[in-house]
Amino acid sequence: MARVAKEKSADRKRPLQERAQVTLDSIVESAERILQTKGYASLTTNHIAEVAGVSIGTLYHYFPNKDMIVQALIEDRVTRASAQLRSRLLDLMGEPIAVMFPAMIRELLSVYREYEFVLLRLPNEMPRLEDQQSRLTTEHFTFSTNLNYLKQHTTELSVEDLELALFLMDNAITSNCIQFLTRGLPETSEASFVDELSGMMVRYLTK
Amino acid sequence: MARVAKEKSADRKRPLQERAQVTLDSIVESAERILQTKGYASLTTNHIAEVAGVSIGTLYHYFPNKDMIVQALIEDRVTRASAQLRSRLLDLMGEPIAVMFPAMIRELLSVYREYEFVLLRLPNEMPRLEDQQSRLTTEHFTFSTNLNYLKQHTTELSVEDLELALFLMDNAITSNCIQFLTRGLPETSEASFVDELSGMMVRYLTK
Amino acid sequence: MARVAKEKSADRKRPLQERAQVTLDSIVESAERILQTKGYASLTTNHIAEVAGVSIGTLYHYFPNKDMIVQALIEDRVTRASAQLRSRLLDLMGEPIAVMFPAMIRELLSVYREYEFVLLRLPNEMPRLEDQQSRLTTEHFTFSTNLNYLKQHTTELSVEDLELALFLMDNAITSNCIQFLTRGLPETSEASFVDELSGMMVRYLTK
Amino acid sequence: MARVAKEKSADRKRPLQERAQVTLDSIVESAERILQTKGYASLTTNHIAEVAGVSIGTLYHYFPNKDMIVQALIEDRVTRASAQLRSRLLDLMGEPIAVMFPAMIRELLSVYREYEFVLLRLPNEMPRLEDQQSRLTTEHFTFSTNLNYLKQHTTELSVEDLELALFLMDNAITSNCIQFLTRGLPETSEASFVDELSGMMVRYLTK
DNA sequence: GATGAATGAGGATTCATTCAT
DNA sequence: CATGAATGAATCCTCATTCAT
Repeated sequence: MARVAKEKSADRKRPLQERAQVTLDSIVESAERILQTKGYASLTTNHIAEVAGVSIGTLYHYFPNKDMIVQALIEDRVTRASAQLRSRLLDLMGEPIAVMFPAMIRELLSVYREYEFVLLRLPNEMPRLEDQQSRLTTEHFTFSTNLNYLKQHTTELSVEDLELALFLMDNAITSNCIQFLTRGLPETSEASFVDELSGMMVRYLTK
Repeated sequence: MARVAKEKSADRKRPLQERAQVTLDSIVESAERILQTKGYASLTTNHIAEVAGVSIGTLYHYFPNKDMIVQALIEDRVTRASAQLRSRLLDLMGEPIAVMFPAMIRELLSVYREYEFVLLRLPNEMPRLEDQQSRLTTEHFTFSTNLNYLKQHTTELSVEDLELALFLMDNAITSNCIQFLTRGLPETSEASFVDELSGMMVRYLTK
Repeated sequence: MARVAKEKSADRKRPLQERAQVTLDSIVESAERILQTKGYASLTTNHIAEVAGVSIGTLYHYFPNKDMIVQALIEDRVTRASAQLRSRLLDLMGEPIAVMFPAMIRELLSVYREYEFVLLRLPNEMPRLEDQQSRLTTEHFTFSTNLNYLKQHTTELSVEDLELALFLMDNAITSNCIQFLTRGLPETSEASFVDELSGMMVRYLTK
Repeated sequence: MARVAKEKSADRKRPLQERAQVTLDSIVESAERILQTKGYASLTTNHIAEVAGVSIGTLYHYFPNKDMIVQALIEDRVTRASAQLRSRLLDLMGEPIAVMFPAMIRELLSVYREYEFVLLRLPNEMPRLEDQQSRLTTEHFTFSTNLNYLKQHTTELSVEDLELALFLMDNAITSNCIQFLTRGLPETSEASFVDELSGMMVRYLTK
């Protein structure tokens, strides 16, 4: 798990003892476990501490308050998910548009599935901390990557405002993937879904 | 305010006297006012009762618990919004696709704006009660209407699975409208947004 | 059901309409039904009124408060039980002691069984109203009856203080019957129980 | 005060620090004091906390809910009473039946008097929590002790089923003692009461 | 570094009872 | 006689956070 609670640890002795990192991780993981099994309403600091096997006092040594624990959880998972997705997308940068889009959607579905809880379920059962950490972040992970990609294919494109196009596609793709995974489409296979959605994007984008 | 909390109020009394309906409405409206000004976290039953000018006992005479008040609010507004949108769409049923889609998106933006708080802001600051009342319901209000519309234009269409196509378009349109209204697109006018989004849909849909 | 809520009805028109008596009974019976099925904690005036099919307003026409409803229930059942028991005991007044006691215990068990709920269960789950209406009353129903009976058999008796003897026997008999019915004695038949208990009494009483 | 709420407190913390035990005791004692002076109906958690000189939060640190406080009180007192009685009875094990019974009844009266409130008054003014802690437990404390005692005197006894005999005597003795202390017998001294009640038992038991 | 006892403001909910219609 | 809307004091309980040890 990535380093969290930075402000606190920054001004403390550099080598965050391994023990400390272990404690820190176990707190965040306990929070995740409780969130998954009992829901946000049951997430209390005392409960987290108990599951993590530390005292509340200790918990408050590592985190200034409850929200920061959840934020640490989300940040960590979103960071991982983004990194994973970005690295996979890089492998596709050389592919033509008609190959890139279906592949990208497949990867997105795959990442959403892997981090389903934090990315898809959690946002639904908790009041937003600030502005949609998870969705926002994961939503636009593709943006910068794709902007570069599209710029390389300018000649093939029929759209003029690339930024607007990316905005529209980002929203269309992510919301459809989320809905597909969350509500499902009884009669439709994943293959059909990917084909049709990427078809929509490619037709929109190309001449 | 329209009659609300009817089926649900099996546990609580249904308004039999005129006085009752007035009280009931004022409770729901107070909840909405508090939600708008102070946010979900400040929505307490005592506060609602106070603003509504009734006793806390009266509040519980009409609603079994706090959640049901919010649910009544959402249901009422979503019902109104849907009805409004549906009636406007009916006027467009005779139009060709290239006219229908931009018009529809404009209407959707307009309805979202009118019911902005309950439809767009509220879902972001409260934990979901059961299934996403607002989004889900507003998301698919267009579905049945549009399915009929599209069936009349089958010959012009390039898509085969109409249900899948509607699923994709519903998500693409609603999520883009919501994001457009919520986050905005600094450089883009509403007209451009509507053009581009409807362009995406029409290109996808037609031969 | 016997007339209850006397104070109220005394100064009202004499002929308590049948309708009124029906309403009154249905209130008391509703209370009993709720008590049996949901327990004392669930006995609310609104609930009673609802089950009885009358408004709370009406309920408060017949009873000054909730306790009086329960009291009416208990009084009615205890009155019936006592009357029933007394009439059965009268038939035994001519019998010798060795016949009287077993017979009396059998009758007591039978009456307790018939009015089990109000006489045995109810006292256990509700705070006492005044001093143990039910137990007290049923406990001493035998007293006066038996005092007369014993006086007729003075010559056979070995006890001197008849009142004390009756006190001891009353308690011994009623508590044993209640415990026998309530907790049971796995290995013991009712016949053995009656034999042994009356044996204890008879031996104590006679020379 | 003896350690209480130990097994039960799985949900709540067990006192690890000395401070904790003191707090715990003061909560239970406050509950007892309120119960004695104001009655069960006035026993509120806030009141208990106030009298105990702790915050309401602390109270809930030690007990999961109000009932458990009362249960802890009852359990503690019943445990003490039983232990006390048992130890006194052991001193009588060598005595003949005609000495044992009056002595035992005297001891029982004495213990009942010492713990009068929890053992005699409290059960009458509160709804039962689960199964009658107090009565049941105190009722049968004598059972095992006495069974052994009687087995040593088999040759003197006229009864065959010892278990049944003990059941009958337990109920007869405890109910009479409770009634004697609770309702009283105006004309009768304790000595006469004890004599007569033990007389009943001895006559029943011996040849 | 760690502990866990203590805090207490605050919130949801209940229910006997009244009274205007 | 009947209705049922309205009352509101009162109660139980939660939980993030602090701080003395």
